[in-house]
Amino acid sequence: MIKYELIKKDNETNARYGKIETNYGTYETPMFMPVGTRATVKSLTKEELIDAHSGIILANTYHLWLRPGEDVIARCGGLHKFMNYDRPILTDSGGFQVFSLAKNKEKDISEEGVIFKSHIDGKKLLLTPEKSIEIQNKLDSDIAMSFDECPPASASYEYLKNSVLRTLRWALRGKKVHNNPRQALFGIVQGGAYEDLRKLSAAKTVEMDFDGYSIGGVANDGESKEDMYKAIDYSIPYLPDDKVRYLMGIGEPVDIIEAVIRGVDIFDCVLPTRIARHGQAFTRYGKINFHNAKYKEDLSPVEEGCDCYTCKNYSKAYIRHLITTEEMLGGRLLSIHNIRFLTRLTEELRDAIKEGKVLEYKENFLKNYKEKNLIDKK
RNA sequence: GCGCCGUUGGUGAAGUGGUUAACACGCUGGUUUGUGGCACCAGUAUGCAAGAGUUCGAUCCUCUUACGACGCC
Repeated sequence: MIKYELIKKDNETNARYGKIETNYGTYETPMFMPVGTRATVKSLTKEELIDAHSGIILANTYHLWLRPGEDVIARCGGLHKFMNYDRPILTDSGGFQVFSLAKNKEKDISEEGVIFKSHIDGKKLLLTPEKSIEIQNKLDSDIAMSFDECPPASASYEYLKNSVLRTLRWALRGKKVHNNPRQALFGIVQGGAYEDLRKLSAAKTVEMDFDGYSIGGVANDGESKEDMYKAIDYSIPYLPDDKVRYLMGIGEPVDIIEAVIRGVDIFDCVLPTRIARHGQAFTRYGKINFHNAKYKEDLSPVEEGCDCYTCKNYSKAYIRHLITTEEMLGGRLLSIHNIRFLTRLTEELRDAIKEGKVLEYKENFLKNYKEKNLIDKK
């Protein structure tokens, strides 16, 4: 069960402040959702997640289907009980994995579904829209995602059009077999950076009446920021005000701000945890890299003024030591900080919307935040 | 003391009488957007123990010295 309530819409932009009621409490939006692919936000405990202000987290149908299997999780009492997380969980459908895992592998997309090889044992597997929903029903997540096709950014207009139509047919098939009354089901808008395809995809998906809507296909290989913003702008006008809007796979602080301004409510992204494991941290002055020699004896926290566990207890010098020696604690501490950074960003955005100062917030943020490739990527 | 072998970057090392001295690690930067769990990309010895010689040309050949390993008395 998911119920979205729009509380305040910004006057100057499409930004909105709202609340979503779930099986595990009510949460404010905009919100960032950490990714926990294999029923774990890599290296973090439940207490650490909650301490970093995480609400909904993600888990992945594809990975949990292969290991330990949805039946195992069902017999262990469902995903929440299994992983001891008593807050909402959203499961991704596996659609993205077909795109991302099969990049260099055999895959066979047909109307029925997708045949591809398991990354664990090479076994040929068939994932269909029905199968994906069936697995998600058993996992007992709070939000299930429709099984969509997620084509690469380089795909042609013709391909994208056919892909949008197929994703619509798949969404309907998934909706028909969905039978977990506690679980919400979201539809996904595709269509690349084409206005007519996004419109078609969004309007037809909304006709099917899902519990929420997401914008997909924006975190693909080679996707430019310009195209990402276009994809959002072309989709949002067709989404209803009374349903939550989820931008899949985004991520970078600036993109979250831009997307909130365009009317998006919730986000997920692997970035905070992945870059943490690779030694990098978000700060309000931009990303910093703990491999850099200049932090060798820097006793200041990762980010001055941050209220996270890492910043309250450890110095840059110590974390750099952990990162360069590949000690596990380094990635853990930076994951905590990076998740808190993004949850704090969305908290500040909520306040800005409530005060009618979103554009002012963005301007101030950009003044401080130096993203080296911001210009290149545009 | 004699004999024999060796001395290449921060480290382990490959290598050749002739344009940019392989590779790995380390180091220094960078990348990462619905996570195939610790990945990827780039840079990093104007120099091959020191000196002298042979040669059009030497890290590679010769000699001397220094240092080190091994063997023998």
